[in-house]
Amino acid sequence: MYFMTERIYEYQKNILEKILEDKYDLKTSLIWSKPPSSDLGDISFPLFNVAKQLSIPPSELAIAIQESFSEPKYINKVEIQGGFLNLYLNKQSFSLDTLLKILSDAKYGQSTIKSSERIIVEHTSSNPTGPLHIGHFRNSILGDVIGRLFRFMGAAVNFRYYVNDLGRQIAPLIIGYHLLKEKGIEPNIKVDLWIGKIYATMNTFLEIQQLKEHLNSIGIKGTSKDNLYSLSLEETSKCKEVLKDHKLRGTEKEQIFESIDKLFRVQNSLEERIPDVYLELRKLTSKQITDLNQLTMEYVIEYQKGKDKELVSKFRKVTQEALAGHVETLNLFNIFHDDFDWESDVAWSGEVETILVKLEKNKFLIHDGKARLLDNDKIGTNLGFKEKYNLKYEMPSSIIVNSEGITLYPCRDIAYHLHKLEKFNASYCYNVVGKEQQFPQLTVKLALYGLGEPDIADKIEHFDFETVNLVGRKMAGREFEYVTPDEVYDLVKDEVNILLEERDYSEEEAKNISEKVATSSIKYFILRMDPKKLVVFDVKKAVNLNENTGPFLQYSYARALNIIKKAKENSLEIQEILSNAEQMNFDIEKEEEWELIKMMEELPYILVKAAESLRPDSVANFTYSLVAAFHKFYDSCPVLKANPDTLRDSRLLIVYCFLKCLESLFEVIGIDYLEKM
RNA sequence: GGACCAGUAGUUCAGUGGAUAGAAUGGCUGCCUGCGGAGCAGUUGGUCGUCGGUUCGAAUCCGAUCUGGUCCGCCA
Repeated sequence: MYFMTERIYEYQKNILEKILEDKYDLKTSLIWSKPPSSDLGDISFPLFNVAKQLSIPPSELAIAIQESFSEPKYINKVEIQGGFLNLYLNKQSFSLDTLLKILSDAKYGQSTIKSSERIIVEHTSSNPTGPLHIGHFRNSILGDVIGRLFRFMGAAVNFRYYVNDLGRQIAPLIIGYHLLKEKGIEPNIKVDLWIGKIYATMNTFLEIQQLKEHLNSIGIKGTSKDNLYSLSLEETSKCKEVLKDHKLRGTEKEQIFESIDKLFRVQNSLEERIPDVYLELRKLTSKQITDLNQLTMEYVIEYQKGKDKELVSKFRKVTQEALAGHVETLNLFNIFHDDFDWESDVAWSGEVETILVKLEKNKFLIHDGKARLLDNDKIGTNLGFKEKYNLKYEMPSSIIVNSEGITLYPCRDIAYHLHKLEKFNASYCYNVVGKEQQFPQLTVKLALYGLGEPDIADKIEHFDFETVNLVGRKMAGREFEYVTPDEVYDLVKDEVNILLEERDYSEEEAKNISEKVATSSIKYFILRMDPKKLVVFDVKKAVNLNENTGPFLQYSYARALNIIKKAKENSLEIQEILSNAEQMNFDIEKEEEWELIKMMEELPYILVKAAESLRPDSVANFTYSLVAAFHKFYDSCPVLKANPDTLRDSRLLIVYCFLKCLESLFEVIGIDYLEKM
């Protein structure tokens, strides 16, 4: 069999190259392509380039090659069209070999090309300040499928989640959470959603306080102290009135106007949408917390030190709960992490201080008062980083310690990455993180260079992707404004259940179907888009079950499987038919049949290409094309009613192989197959 | 001001140097409920943001430009 070792396309290419060498003494590398339609053959070689090298007209060269070409087993016909040499495959042997290969593989398309690699995929790593929303979820899906893809290529894959429990944004949440807890108010919804409400509320209080203090500091005293955490209408209009005549610079003044309006709007919106949490917390906070801003700072600093046991357990409890909510959502969608790394653990390890000392010693820190900046351009230029990564511009430096001497999150990130690969003895590490973090991600690598660890840095890659917006608006955790996978899941499930009512399924079956359809629907909707393109999430479209959707793929599987089932009901011995495969005749006449087989042959190479180019979406799109080819086959090539029996058997084999293809693809894109729908 | 990304049928998206740029959906026209459904066939629709360049050949590579998004010293 030719492609036990190499693909027929490559094989033919080598033959042609040999001819060129023998005949013209020319060593060259040809490229092959697929002709636009089957009428023009199955493999095509443009000869323009070679013709030019030899100074022979392309058509003349094609004729010369055609004369020397003989390959009766796999090629039926060789034709010349302009400067193209077109080969027509022998359908009989190509089909048979392809199908036998699919049959004999445990998992068709599985490979060992990455079997020497140990790969970390860090993904999701969402702030524990609320539930996962569809935007985070794009991250989860992409990370998960990249990992699955590498695993299918033979790599050992380790999925990690970095828990960002140290940010300043956490503190107000902790404060609010415990205010409610002391009052005996417990979550009445999924806990991460509950946390999301508290976070949005407390953060708004904090921002209002900061705004008021800022206004005070520039001499605008139109705000009252007794309602430090809320804005009244009179208050805002009075402030804006005074501000108009204030001698601030235009842009600064505009910014203040904007933030007054925004906070006023957010406050009212929260009050209206989540009155339970919002009103209760406003009461509690204004009564018990005299200075939220101050308390937030104290909490952050203390937690970073990690010495105050009581405070540590307060922080850990809340973040743990939020994280549990994330994990619950992820697991619902069949996404699992192997390890969780806590940012606070990194901070407490003392590694950050060591790193700062070392960077200082290596003279890569810029001083600005107490603040420290990483001299990215100096590192990039002096240590060959810019050259290696082909960066030609001057790189701005990045702040890693603020003017109060407090280390910022990039410090922890650098420390984390210094030892991250060791945790799994990894040969490579993908960080699946939104594209807005390109610069910080670059900073980490530069810092590792600056620390004399370029080998580690070179093994880290930022897999970035675009954001997900909602129709007409962005998602905003701080405003409790988002769509969660959980709620879309419920919507799709309801939709499916309505459809299933008309059918005769047991409760258990119906549950299984609606759950698997719901997850595939959402996952596929996001996965199939190019990661670099902005997704506008439209719930109505994600709920759609036809067209290019996850459920449509599942439906195709069930449809194909049904043929096999029916065959068994007609007392056909499938195993026996399959074991006779080698004797089968594939004198294919139907175009639809041929296209399907050719596409199945392509599957392993699609996967390799997807892994190499880091395009998980291409696997999804290929799956859809394959399924579309199957439906065309289904419509034009009767299987069970095919006559004679030998034709029926060969088509049964095709259907069986198609199922195996889908099983492999589903494993990679992480959707479940269903036996019936 | 600098950097990165995107711009393709009315719409949602494929297509990372090859032939007449594909699919789905929408619109229009037929057929039909025949292994499993609102299915099938046909038809309509694009100066691939714009302008240059490289090439036998460009949606694809290079340069400029427009539009949108994101980032660029104290959030993560």
